[in-house]
Amino acid sequence: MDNAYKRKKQPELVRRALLDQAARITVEQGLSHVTFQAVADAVGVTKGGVMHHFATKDALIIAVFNDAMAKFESEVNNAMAKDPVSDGSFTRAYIDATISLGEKGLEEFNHQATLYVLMLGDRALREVWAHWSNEQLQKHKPTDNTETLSMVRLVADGIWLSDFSGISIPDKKSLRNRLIKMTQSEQH
Amino acid sequence: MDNAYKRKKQPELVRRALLDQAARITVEQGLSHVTFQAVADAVGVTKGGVMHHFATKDALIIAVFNDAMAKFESEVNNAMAKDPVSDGSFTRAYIDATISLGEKGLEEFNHQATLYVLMLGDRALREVWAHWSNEQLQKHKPTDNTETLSMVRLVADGIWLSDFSGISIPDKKSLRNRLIKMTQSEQH
DNA sequence: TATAAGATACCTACCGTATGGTTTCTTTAT
DNA sequence: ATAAAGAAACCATACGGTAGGTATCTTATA
Repeated sequence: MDNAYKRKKQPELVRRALLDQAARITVEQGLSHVTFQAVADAVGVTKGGVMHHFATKDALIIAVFNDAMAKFESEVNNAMAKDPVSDGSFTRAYIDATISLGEKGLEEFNHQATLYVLMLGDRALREVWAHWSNEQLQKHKPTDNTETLSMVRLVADGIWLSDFSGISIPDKKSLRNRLIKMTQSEQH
Repeated sequence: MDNAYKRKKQPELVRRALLDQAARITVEQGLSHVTFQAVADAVGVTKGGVMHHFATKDALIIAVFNDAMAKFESEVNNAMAKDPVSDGSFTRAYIDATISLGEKGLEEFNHQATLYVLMLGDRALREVWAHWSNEQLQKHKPTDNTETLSMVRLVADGIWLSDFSGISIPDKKSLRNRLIKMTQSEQH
């Protein structure tokens, strides 16, 4: 995106690019490297340009994380829409949005996971996360409120954490299938 | 600790205090606030004094995390030593070192947990963590290598994550007991 | 056992750089 | 013509790191 000064104005595209590049820098180099200048350079715009969209650095960072949460939420919603059975559908969607299988999408998985971990490292963002997360839980209570399902999601979280940390889990695929099965053989 | 320049030299005490204060600042304000100056001020020493003990900022941060890992390791080892049954003893110790129960020690729990999360946010430190973690797993293979035990630990990780994030888990105590039981009724 | 020599602990002053943010200006779109 | 989009120049501050100093401690040897 060069020659930004004289080119056509495309505020939405620029905003999108700013979020993407800020996220990329965050993941690849850590939050401390996300500076106005770095993001501006990455997008091909000036610092002033970045600040027109995000007045402060905090606003930028928060926007990046909101973006990530929205992505996760829509991923889960899509998976749920495809599930013919409603009971446990949230938990099943959660499992597949959480556990990375195989090579494909692994990079994207690490990208998202890194964002979440960095988010958890910050007090304020952590609260945003907790609030959003509890909201999700509340929202899916009708279909996913049993103790077994909650435990299944905890295992998924554990796998997610290990996966991201680089700790190997033997037979992850069979474990994933076992979890899915646990969401189906529910007795009420 | 005033008048540090002319007082008696106490390198070990100073080093200890530097690590503690750096950890405190990390947890309370985030890694970006851990500066030589901030740590120096907190301990009552000058920047130069800090740099005598830790030549670079990276060295300081790494030392803080090594310290945290050592604490966790010794906590686990202590718990294992008190366990009369060897099979699954590592997993049981892991559960209790990981899940916070009740009010007491909650602050310390959050302190340690925050350190670990911040650590995971950094590529290099994450690798250190993964290496250490796999080492622990290897070390306790003789007593804790079954699939059930590994799954129990994953649940513990999930609980840890939820706990730390501020996501409520209903009936955590009974869940913990259930996990402990799972480590005992092992068939070989 | 006394002490000189070296090592260690810690301080003061300084430097270059990069940062978040402000202000002002120019261009484009409506 | 008016507002939004973005550029450009500027500023104060804080950072990591360096250089060179002084005070205290340890140890080898006379």
